Amino acid sequence: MFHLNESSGIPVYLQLREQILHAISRGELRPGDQLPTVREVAVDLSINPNTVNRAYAELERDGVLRSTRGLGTFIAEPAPSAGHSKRRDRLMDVAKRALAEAQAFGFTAEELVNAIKRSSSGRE
Amino acid sequence: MFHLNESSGIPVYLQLREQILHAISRGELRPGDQLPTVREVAVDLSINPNTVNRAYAELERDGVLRSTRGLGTFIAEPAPSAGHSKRRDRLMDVAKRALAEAQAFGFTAEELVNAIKRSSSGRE
DNA sequence: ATACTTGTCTCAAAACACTAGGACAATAGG
DNA sequence: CCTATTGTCCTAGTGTTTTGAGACAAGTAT
Repeated sequence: MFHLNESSGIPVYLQLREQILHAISRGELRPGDQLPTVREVAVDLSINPNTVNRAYAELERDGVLRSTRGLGTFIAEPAPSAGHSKRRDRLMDVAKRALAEAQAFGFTAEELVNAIKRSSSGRE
Repeated sequence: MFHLNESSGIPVYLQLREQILHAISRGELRPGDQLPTVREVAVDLSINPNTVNRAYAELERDGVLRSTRGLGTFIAEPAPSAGHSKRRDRLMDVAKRALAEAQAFGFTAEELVNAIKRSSSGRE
């Protein structure tokens, strides 16, 4: 279910978080689906349960997952855009920072947008 | 000139960097303008000159500022776009970083692009 | 040239982030 | 009620990042 990139330098709990979010965004994980147990993942990847828990806990704080003791962790129902305002704020923050940086170099917002589109479509 | 948010947890040198970039992007700082001295800022904010220097030095490495000893630190001229591929690389770098950050939160490239467009058109 | 202003460097301490080990607590299911 | 399963908390060790203290170097202006 999960795979780790040891040499990337990216913290393990972030790698797990990202893989869950990506799986959701491409439809492989849907609301109600159960995720592997904290311990299962820990044994499987030879890491500490705490590390898995950190990934799960952060996503629960963001409203993406829902954990209950004795039962497991599941994909949460997508909140009707109410609880997602925090995520939205973070996106705006990323956008504003990137825009400020690009404009400081003399680029326009449109040029930045084009660069992002180019990045995301594989080529560079 | 600068103001610090103590409780944000964001490193001081990053806060300074952000404020400079934003001031440039909204036209409050223009090429040739002088920034307050490393020591002035340090005394004013009761922080170490090294912290200010780190913000200035990183921006100089990125070509945003230009420092000369005995004189001060100034906003650099935006590099001429004529064939300068370094400048283009800078833009791609900003784009890639922003995209990676947004995707780590589960957003798509298109959502990021929309957020940037919203930011640039004043409203938010 | 000399004094002064400015950025820069070196070294170390403090603060923080990440992961691990082990124990605890709540829930489910029989 | 009892047990197994699950998430959660507390503590600490390790490495990295951030900041601090002070000295140094280069350039400006008198």
